[in-house]
Amino acid sequence: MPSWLLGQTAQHAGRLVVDGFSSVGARGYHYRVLATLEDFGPASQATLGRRSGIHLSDMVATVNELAELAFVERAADPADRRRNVISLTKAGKRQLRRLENRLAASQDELLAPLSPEERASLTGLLATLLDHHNRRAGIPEERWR
Amino acid sequence: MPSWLLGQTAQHAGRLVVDGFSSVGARGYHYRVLATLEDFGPASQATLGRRSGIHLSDMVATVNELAELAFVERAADPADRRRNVISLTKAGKRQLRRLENRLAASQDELLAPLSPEERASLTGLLATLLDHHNRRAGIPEERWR
DNA sequence: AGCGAATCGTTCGGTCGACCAACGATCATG
DNA sequence: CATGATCGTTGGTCGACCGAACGATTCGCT
Repeated sequence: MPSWLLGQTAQHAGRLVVDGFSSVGARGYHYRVLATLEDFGPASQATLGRRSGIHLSDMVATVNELAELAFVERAADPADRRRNVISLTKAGKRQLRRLENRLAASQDELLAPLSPEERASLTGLLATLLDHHNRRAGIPEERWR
Repeated sequence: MPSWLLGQTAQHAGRLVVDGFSSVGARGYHYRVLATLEDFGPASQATLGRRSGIHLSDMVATVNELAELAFVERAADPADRRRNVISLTKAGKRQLRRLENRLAASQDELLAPLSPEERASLTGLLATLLDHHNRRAGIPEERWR
């Protein structure tokens, strides 16, 4: 029963990752937003949400928290007064490095019992699944703004 | 980044499974308790919790709900008056069958893009991971009661 | 130019899974 | 018998996810 396996494994993985993040005072949404910002550059909150898969309403709180910590900057978009342009600060980049380190550590712990070939195989299979389900869920290849 | 992949894939999987369950008016804990009951037989709530990985306090509500629906029976244990002995009813077994069907359907949808060999490979890798982390998290080996 | 539709940010609320603290009742062991 | 453990229960926290509603703004079409 792969669903059970996937679920249980994901629970372990999630616990590892969450613990790693919380040891730096962050949570999952923080990493996802910071990483998305670095990968795609500054963007509006709605666009950020689409790219990272975070609900618009949750994005508000997340950006509030990150801005409070000065990891992110919220500026009015002169070209569209509905929009806030969110951008990564120096401190935000440093935090992102910290979170990536934690993530790598969690990763090593999670995949400890697997050989390099097995790790590659697992990654490939998961990527196939993810690609398929992202595609059918309509992720529009985001390059907007 | 396997953690990201695992997490995202698990999210898709979780959505599929949860949607499947909720279409029969159930949630994850219901399936886990019913399945554990069938696999191990009647048991106290605490034992059920250990076997299914559900917190004792959450078990209360879950058993309440299942008993309300007559999927499960709560009887006082004559040998230990602290305990409730929970057992599966006929209707509970039928519900379990329904949930298993939904689960199988979710499974098919999840693994659609994978060949049979790939499915086996994925299952094996996940089982390895799960086994390892279960082991290191303390194996109860539950056969009590 | 103007009007209706769509988008953006925001607030509120709700579900679900996981977990913790406390408490009375009961049992087990010294 | 006293002390400590276990069981069921209540009530609360937290994070991730989702939906409804609303004012402000912009877009698209005629």
